[in-house]
Amino acid sequence: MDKKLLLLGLLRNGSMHGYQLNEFIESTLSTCVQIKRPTAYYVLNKMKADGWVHETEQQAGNRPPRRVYGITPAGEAAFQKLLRQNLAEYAAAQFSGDVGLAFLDELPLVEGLALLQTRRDALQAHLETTQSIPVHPGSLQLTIEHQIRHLTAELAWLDEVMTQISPDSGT
Amino acid sequence: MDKKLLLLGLLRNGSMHGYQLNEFIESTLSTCVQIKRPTAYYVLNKMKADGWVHETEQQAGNRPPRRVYGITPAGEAAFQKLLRQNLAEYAAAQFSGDVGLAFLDELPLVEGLALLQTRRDALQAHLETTQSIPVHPGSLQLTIEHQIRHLTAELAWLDEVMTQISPDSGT
DNA sequence: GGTTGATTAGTCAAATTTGACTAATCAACC
DNA sequence: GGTTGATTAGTCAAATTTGACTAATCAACC
Repeated sequence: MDKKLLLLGLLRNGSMHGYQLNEFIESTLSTCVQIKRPTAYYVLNKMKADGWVHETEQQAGNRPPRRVYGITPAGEAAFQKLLRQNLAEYAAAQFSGDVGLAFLDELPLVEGLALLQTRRDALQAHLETTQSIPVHPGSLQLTIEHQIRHLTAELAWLDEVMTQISPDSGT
Repeated sequence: MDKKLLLLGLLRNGSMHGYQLNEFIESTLSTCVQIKRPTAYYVLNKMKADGWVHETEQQAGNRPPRRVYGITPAGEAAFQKLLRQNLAEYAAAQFSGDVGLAFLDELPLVEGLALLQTRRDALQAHLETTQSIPVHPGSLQLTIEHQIRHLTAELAWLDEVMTQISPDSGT
């Protein structure tokens, strides 16, 4: 559902062709939603079938024709509904990294610590990348600040875990 | 991949039949991974085909036969590899709730705030549920503490957002 | 001893998602 | 004017995931 909301929201700013949509998502929004190219096309076709968007072919030279998508009144209504639904509910995030953590005690402590250090480095790099994203207009910026908050908290927590399980305290 | 790791990790504690696995996941681990019943059977069959688990039919009365799954040496090797991989990498969590947030400014402020208040309530309820989970043995407890940490941070952040956008300061 | 609702143990078709192509154009160098 | 690599714009088959069943047993009440 959130993929539909995202695509509709983007199309409200003006019609776009599939490639543009995907570029924008990959560059600007990969922080909050995972949506690969073929999935975007799939969802767009779905919404076309439901009358939420309309499609116009545009021939530019001899290239494969572009499909330009625009939002319909029914699509606008759907956007309004999905937006309210999304804002009102809390969807718990999944931490796939926790699966490994759950079995941390199956590994020698020193090895576990070394692996977590690698994870920590990746996390920190990701945080720094996110921090360097330029300020976006409007409430889009909220999502970036959310990410930064979250990543900072994750880093602090991971450090704590590593300290807790470290066999130090008296070297 | 994390689903395989999870199932293999559970089977290392002893063979189980499909239903048991699913019960355990739904009751204890729904906090960290989403894995529905049919998916679990799908993955188990996949791993059986790869020789990571073996399956024994067990007839109990006239019921549908139970498939009891056990881990094989190849499965144990895969577990070791997947565990190290999982621990060493950082997989960013997806916040589908951020999609709505990105379009918050398309709504009248008062309505947006009311919707976020509903979200806040759901979040708080979820936090309280998580806090009341009894202590689990070993490093499984880490994942629960992680959840609590995360949810607490989410709540604080949401409160901040709501305060920031509130049209108060001088009523 | 018949009915009802819970529990056990899955299956199936349909929906969704993805990695790995395809295919045309264009720039720019050789 | 031929080749190479980037860019544009998708498609396709295969993998994965899910909601909605099915189907047998069991407890326990009537």
